[in-house]
Amino acid sequence: MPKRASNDTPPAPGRVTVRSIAERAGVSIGAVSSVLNNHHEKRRIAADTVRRVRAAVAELGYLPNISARRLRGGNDAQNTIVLAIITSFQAPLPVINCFILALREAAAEEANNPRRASFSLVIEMFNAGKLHELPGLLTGAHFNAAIITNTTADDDRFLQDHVLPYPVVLVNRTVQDYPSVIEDPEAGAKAATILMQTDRRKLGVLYGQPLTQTTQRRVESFLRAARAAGLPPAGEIVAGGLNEEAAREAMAQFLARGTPLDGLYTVTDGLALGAYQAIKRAGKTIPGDIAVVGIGDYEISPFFDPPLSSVGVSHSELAHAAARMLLRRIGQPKRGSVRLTVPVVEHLRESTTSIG
Amino acid sequence: MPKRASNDTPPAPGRVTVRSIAERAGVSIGAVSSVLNNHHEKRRIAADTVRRVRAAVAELGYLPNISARRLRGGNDAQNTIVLAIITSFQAPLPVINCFILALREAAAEEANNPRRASFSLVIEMFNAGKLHELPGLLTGAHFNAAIITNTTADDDRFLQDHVLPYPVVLVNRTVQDYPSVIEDPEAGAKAATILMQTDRRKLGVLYGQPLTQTTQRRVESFLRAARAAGLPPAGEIVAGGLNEEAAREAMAQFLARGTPLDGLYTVTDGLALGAYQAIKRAGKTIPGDIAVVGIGDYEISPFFDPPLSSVGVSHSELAHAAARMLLRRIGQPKRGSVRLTVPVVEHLRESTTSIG
DNA sequence: GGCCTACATTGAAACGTTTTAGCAACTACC
DNA sequence: GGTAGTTGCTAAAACGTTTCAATGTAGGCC
Repeated sequence: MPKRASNDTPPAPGRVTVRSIAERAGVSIGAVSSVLNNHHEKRRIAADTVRRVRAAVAELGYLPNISARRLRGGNDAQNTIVLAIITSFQAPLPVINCFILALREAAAEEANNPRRASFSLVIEMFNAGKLHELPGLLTGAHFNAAIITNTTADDDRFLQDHVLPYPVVLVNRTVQDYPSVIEDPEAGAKAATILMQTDRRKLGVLYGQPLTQTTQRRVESFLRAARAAGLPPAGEIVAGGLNEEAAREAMAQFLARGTPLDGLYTVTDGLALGAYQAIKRAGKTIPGDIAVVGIGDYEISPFFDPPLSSVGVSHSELAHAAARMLLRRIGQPKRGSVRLTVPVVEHLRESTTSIG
Repeated sequence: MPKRASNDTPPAPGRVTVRSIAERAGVSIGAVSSVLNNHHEKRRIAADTVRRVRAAVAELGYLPNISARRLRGGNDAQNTIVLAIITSFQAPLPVINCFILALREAAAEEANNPRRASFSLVIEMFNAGKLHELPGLLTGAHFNAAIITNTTADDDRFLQDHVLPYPVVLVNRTVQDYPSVIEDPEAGAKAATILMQTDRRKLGVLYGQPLTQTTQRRVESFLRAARAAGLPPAGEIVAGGLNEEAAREAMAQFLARGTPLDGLYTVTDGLALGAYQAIKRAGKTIPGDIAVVGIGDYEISPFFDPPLSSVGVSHSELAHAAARMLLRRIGQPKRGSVRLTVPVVEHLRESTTSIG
């Protein structure tokens, strides 16, 4: 038997704890804790002991267990509600900082309440379609409440088949029995209206693969509205991705084909930006030849050239609505599944000026 | 004595716990736990008891203590390292999702290591200048390691005066004894060089208030380089804020004054976008009349019209460097304070094409 | 030698959970 | 009427900390 595995290292399984340090340094765990928290002077720990403990800490590579600390800690630390934002690695990230801000702000307001509680915000990410692999999702061991967004159809199915033991709000997804906040599904129809009001009749819609629930709704309601108005079927321009470059390519190819087009709707502002470049390089003008309507998900769309008209909902408004809804549901008896629709606002800018 | 404060509610202080539910429902805490975790069938809890427990939970508004759950939980939950991203409420948010992604990705790689540990990512926010009020900052009760960014001078002073009991990496800030990742301070000088190479001699720099350590360095090294090249003093154009609109206004006023200008450097891409609009509305062309160089912090700057040249560092590269540095320092004996400079890359695009 | 004080340390309790072993009461069977 | 099995629950241990009261040791003073 190797002498290393002698009596003082019984299981030596996983993590280095206060106990391992205490054994290594030959002191009690109380003393170790005092040193770790720099209370050694107040608690009158001998200088030499402090040195030995510090040495053991360094050798063993100690990392405190945060859960244990918080559990033990004062009322402040203990009375903590953990909120989670759950999103996929593959999602367009810019969205989630809206949620961070919204939740943090909502939590800050809430913190003034009589029953004082502090909030902790964690970000969990999963691989698209693998939501079910997220640790703590089913047990509720990791958070008290969550905002879930950017799920795929597989993930939605998983959610439908399971009931999560804590309040959840979905964003831009609807799944039976889950409360959710979604943008007005008629955004696409409003875009069609705007284009038709400036006498555009040869419409097109530009979207990227893969379609999410939201972008699909945007496309469908646009096509439906155009059809209902008796226009010829709108062209569908499909980009290979969701980024500007893919949009530029798809748009360039479409224009090269010579299909007539005088009104374009793009289901994200990023796509609009790519389309702008393709349109200008093809020698056409906006809005002279082609009017363009985006979605308003880039805050800077008023600074496009020309400024981009948009129908849509701001990320931050969605996020604030979701945050408020989530906080309201915490600790409440389970109210039914709410579905909140955030209305679409129109911003008419130069990209849809009338031809005349 | 009011009968309400009888023997079965000793302190009734703060949070509702398993114990309060047990008392209310007249069962043991073990039974309550079984019901809470839906193990009541396996554990053979009577249907009526389940009902009573559920009722008590609903009435009292129970919220589980996550720390306690994780502490108790299996090795998976227990062997968790908590990483924090600490930023101010007032900061430009888009930056931090780079950090989120970087840390999550770095953590995912790390998770394949022999000594398996899982990572949890929390976002902490403070009011600019009030970093010291952040709970857990000094005690280390909330996280095992942190990336700190967007601090003010006050915050930096606070950091300097205290030693945090866990690994920390600062981003685009330097404070004595703290490891940090910063962008190459010569970014401004490179911008000046680019402008001079296209024969621009009447230079200007556009920046917004308030200046951070980083933006200040960008301005200073630009001014220094222009002076060193023997050019007339570069104009300083100061916007009232960091957003596009403020930049547009400041730029419009500057142009209206008629001060000659043929090369502009903006310390963020957002400012460049605002400047673009002002320049075009003043009837001048880019790059014909004025060449523009930005910083490359908007991913979409290649889609500006004309595409924006930039010197600078991508947020995501900074973030990845910081994340790697932080993870390397976890559990290591304290190595000295490292300072990593992320080099600047030049992207020459149409906004700085030569006049000829 | 007895008593007081100062110093250095230990042991135990507590934080809120979950899980496991086990107890008590009842039913069923021979 | 004993034994075995089932049902429904409780008590206790454990997770890793921190804190607090208590304990022991040494030195100084009478």
